[in-house]
Amino acid sequence: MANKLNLDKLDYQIIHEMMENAETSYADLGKKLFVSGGTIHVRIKKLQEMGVVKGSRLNVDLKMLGYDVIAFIGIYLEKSSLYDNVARELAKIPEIVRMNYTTGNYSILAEIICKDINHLRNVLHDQLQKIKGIERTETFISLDESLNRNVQVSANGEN
Amino acid sequence: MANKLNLDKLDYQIIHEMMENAETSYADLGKKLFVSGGTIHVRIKKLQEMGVVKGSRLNVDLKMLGYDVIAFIGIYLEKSSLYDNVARELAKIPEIVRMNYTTGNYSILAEIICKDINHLRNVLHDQLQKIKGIERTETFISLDESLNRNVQVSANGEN
DNA sequence: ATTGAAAGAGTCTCAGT
DNA sequence: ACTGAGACTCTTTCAAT
Repeated sequence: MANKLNLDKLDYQIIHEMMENAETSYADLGKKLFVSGGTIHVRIKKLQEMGVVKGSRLNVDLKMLGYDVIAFIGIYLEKSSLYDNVARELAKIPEIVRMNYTTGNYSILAEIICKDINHLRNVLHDQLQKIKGIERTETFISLDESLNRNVQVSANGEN
Repeated sequence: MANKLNLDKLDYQIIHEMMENAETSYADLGKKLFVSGGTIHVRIKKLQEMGVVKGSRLNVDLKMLGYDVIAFIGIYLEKSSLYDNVARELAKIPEIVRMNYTTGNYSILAEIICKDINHLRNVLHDQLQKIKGIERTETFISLDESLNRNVQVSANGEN
């Protein structure tokens, strides 16, 4: 996509600051970036209207909530034309949080978050295996998530 | 982890509501869940103090910002004992946003977000290849991200 | 486009239940 | 533990620059 949004350095700085911590007040962020709170407000509103900023998500400790298992599932399809259909069925499973149609080994690389290994096994066996069009799957269970962050948008826009 | 946090149904409901959209006001959320805004406030504060709620992140359209390429990298290590060291080096690359130590084929499954294919190639060639301990890598480029959401925390707590 | 101030809305605290 | 009201802070608007 052509990056012709005409964002300036301030826009990038705001995005950069709020991507990891969306709680900072406009006044404080303004102080940090040497503009008024009103300006921050105008910019964020502009970014929302443009669709660059789509909202914000609560960041929770899933382990504390009892979700102990993150796993990745490489999915082989019988025919790649079945992708849309399989994707639609996968999306119905609430434990599946992410799906990418990829080059390479697998047709689909999905991510799933479960309470425990039993829960994972149940979803794989009772739901995933029943979807038509999936040839086979490979599951990678995460033993340690050592990094999970947002991409660091560089604060040096073109303007 | 033993899920002995003594969260009740209301706590789970609040988490559930705010995980996809952290913008709802306490007053509105209270109306929806049939309690006062003050109660929502007390609960969220409690959840923050417990460490269940860790903050919130701005949700941006990376494609609009010129980040067109999401890829996953399966990494084979020469020896699994090199994990800590490799993980530390990988974390220094800002384009790497996620890293999991996994069972199965690869030792590490990483995610990388780049502006374009050239950018990806440069990071793989100039930075990843130079890390000691990596035997080889397999790259899966995402052609389509059909799903990216938070896990739906079930709002039926134990209490 | 940015500012600063005023109006409006939301958060936070607390006494009462 | 929840409520409602008051104090406070933040967002939002707007006239002036």
